Amino acid sequence: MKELAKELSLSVGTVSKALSDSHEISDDTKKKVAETASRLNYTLNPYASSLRNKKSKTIAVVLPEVADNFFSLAINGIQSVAEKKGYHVLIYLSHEKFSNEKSILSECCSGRVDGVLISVSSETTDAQHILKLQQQNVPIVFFDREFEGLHIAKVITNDFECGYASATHLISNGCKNPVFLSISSSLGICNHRASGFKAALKDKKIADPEKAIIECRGTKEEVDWQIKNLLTGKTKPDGIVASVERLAMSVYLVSQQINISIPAELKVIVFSTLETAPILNPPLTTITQPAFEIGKTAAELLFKGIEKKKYNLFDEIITLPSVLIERTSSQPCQFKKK
Amino acid sequence: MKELAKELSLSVGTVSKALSDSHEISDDTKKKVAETASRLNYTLNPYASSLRNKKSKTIAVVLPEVADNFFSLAINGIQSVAEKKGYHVLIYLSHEKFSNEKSILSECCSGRVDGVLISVSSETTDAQHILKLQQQNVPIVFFDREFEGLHIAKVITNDFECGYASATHLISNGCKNPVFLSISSSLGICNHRASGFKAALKDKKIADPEKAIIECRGTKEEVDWQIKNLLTGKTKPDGIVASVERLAMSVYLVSQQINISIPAELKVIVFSTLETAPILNPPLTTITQPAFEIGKTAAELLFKGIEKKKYNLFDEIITLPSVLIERTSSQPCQFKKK
DNA sequence: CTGAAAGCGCTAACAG
DNA sequence: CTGTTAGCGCTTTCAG
Repeated sequence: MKELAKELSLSVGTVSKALSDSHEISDDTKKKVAETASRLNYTLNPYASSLRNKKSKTIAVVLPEVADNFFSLAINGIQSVAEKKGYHVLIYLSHEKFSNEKSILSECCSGRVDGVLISVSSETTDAQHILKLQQQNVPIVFFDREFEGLHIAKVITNDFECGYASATHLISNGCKNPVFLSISSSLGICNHRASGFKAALKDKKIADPEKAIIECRGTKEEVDWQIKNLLTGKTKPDGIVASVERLAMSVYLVSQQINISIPAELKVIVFSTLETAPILNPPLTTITQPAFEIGKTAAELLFKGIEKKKYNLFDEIITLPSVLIERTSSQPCQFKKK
Repeated sequence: MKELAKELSLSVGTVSKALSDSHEISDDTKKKVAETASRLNYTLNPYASSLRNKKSKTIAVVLPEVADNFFSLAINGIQSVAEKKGYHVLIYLSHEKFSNEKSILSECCSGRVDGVLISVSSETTDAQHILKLQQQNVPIVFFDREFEGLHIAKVITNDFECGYASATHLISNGCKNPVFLSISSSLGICNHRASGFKAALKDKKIADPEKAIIECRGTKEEVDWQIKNLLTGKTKPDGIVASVERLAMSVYLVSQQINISIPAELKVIVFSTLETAPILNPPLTTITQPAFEIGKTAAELLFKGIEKKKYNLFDEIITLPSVLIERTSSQPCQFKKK
């Protein structure tokens, strides 16, 4: 910038103003500055600007995992609005570990980012790290996986309702003993889905609602093993609602291995945006979340919080509904109908 | 930091050194500084540091898309090494648009990042924007989708070989008229796969190698439409190699719609890390890239470039092999054997 | 409309 | 071992 100023025999102050299109600079010099800037292909040092302005034009997205259709679509949604606003997006992965999430958020306290979008890990049972961030006046918005009981904005989907719908769907298609596979009893979102599921079981007076919730934790292998045990056990279910994508994949894989036929012996529904659902064997019934929209809306909300300093905007809850898309995996079977 | 210094009645200089664990500070004061720092929960302003040190501890990852298994796994690989090094990861999406890629890379020139990992868009036919970045001494590593003919490090897979293998696999399983679906004739990686495919056709003296390469561009709907045309045309193929994940999904979807049975009438192979491949209908034969490893290796290479200023390290090419995993979609069929 | 100067928070060279 | 000081590149008063 000094060079630019020298080149044009102007002061750095003037150049700075010209580049930021200040009204107190003549159009003439603005043009000249712009020209020589691009000629010397000069670009503003973002960190110097950040230092002065105390804003980084950067947001953080904290998620448990990217290799999951829901989250990657959500990132697309987030990115689309960040791009429009000229913001940069830092991605952090907690890999479902609380300790990772903690250290990630502590990084976000340092002024590195102007706001945080977060989907909490399944291990998170304590919100100190989140509250600390909020105390530093960093705008935060939860998307999808919230932490309950905080005064923090969130963009979620109608989990309870969908849980309810998933159970009634299975029951009305003939299941007598449906179960719900959860990934964590501390995850609000999972609990809401499970509660809806249990409520439906209670209403229909089917099975024991409490026994119908099964928590699947651990590595992929451990989960596969748990599911195999479940499906070969004596009280084996005839219907499964998987709370997340990867559980359904395990169910399919295991069923294939041990020759359980879907939907004849076992009906399956999953909460997921899995693109390949219609071409699976058999096509998989999904409760499809508006993943892109959730990301987009959460980002828009965050920017509201970043732009206006009215933090009270921030008890906001936006619920975007999911839809149950019925496919073969949950269909009633001919020979079972009678 | 000034406050910290006042609190401890030390100078800012000393505090700074203490925090960065300089050898010229007594362990005693270091401990005190650390303590009060965490008590006041002070964190270093990263942008002030960046400004002084001329390094941002941040890398950029530029990719065409996140909602693709290959790329999300690659991000995992990248993130894993960035985290270990204490680096932050900015994600930029080109959405396969050259114009986006250009503006993204121009952002990277400003010193915002210490290095760039990039997988080019399918539209990219010109490398000015990449060269400009290189001229600014920003370390760059290509991963997966490279731009050919530049002196830039890359981590790729054995595309030619796999293209060759895919064709011979189809042919030896009975295909007389296999085709290769490309997404771009300007994409090195696609061309290598296609070249391998053509070479095999030539060696086996099957069909016209040149006519066997079909470019599928445009939106999802346009691609579906193209594929439908292909599969209902008079010279319809009996084998397809899809160069990327989403093309295979189109093929499956369309085949399902128009009742083409896989593998009896049409055998399919895809270059992809698709997790659901084994549970598709039918299970899909894949050429599975080591996506995580590619991301990880590319990041490691980038950090070599960032840490040593020996830029000549940078003509390096690392090839990590993919494997063909045979599943039902490409199997020879009983009644066709005779 | 343009220039001079102070300072954002931190680091590093140099003195003590 | 600790303090002082200059300056990273930019923005923003305040004067001219």
